[in-house]
Amino acid sequence: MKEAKRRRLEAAGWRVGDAQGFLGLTDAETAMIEVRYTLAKTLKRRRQLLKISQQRFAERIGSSQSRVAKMEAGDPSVSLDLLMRSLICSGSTSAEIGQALAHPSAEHASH
Amino acid sequence: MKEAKRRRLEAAGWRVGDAQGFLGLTDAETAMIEVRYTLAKTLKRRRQLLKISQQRFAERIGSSQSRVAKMEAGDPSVSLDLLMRSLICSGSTSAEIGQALAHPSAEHASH
DNA sequence: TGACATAATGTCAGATTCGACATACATTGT
DNA sequence: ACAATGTATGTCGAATCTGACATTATGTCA
Repeated sequence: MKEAKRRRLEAAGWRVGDAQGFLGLTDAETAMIEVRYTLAKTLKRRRQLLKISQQRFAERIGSSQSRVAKMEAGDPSVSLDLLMRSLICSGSTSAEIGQALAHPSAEHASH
Repeated sequence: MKEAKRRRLEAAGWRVGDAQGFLGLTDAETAMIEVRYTLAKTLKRRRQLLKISQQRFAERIGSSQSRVAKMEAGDPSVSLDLLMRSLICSGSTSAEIGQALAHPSAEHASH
């Protein structure tokens, strides 16, 4: 995943917290990255809750293990469409997804 | 806009029971369409709030008038990425977007 | 250590979406 | 009626994203 990252932007820079650090990310770009990151974490939590491997999860949603790994990593090559579709296929409701977006830090202690 | 629907569905094959009306849409597909529709309406409301034409809005977000029309119509050729990016560029916060998703029927009487 | 399951990362051909453009439809004012 | 403005719809080359596959970490248990 070397070029893919540079393609759009070093994006997922992981300077979470000090967001928008050194290379001119616009507010919109920063916000988009946060959205992607929030959905990625929600998806990973969801799969772990189901206690299944990325492989089995991929079969469930009609994708591949590598794509699932990329989704959970918030890789920039993954679209919001795929993220959202995966969440929904995994049983998340739009209400839950909306809550995750509205309150990114909330921990969702559900089970 | 033709029939961009019947792409290929079966993937996960999540047909729940026998609900889901006349065209074999899975629950997941129905949910995705609802999400798209919710964001589309939110975006349109947003633009109308700003009292600008689709043309000017397009310039603002770096797109074209026809794309904006398609976005607001919930056209299947428009990705969630573009919808989300447009919403954010238009000043919507992720909290607002999350609320819209969580409560699709709410009317957002903001002004 | 090795064997095995799981997760991460690269690559690529094919599929999807992009902005742009052309054009048609709708509304409003003259 | 015409002109002007805003909106909808179709098309297309270019750009982006996808699933599949290969390969490389990263455990984890004996």
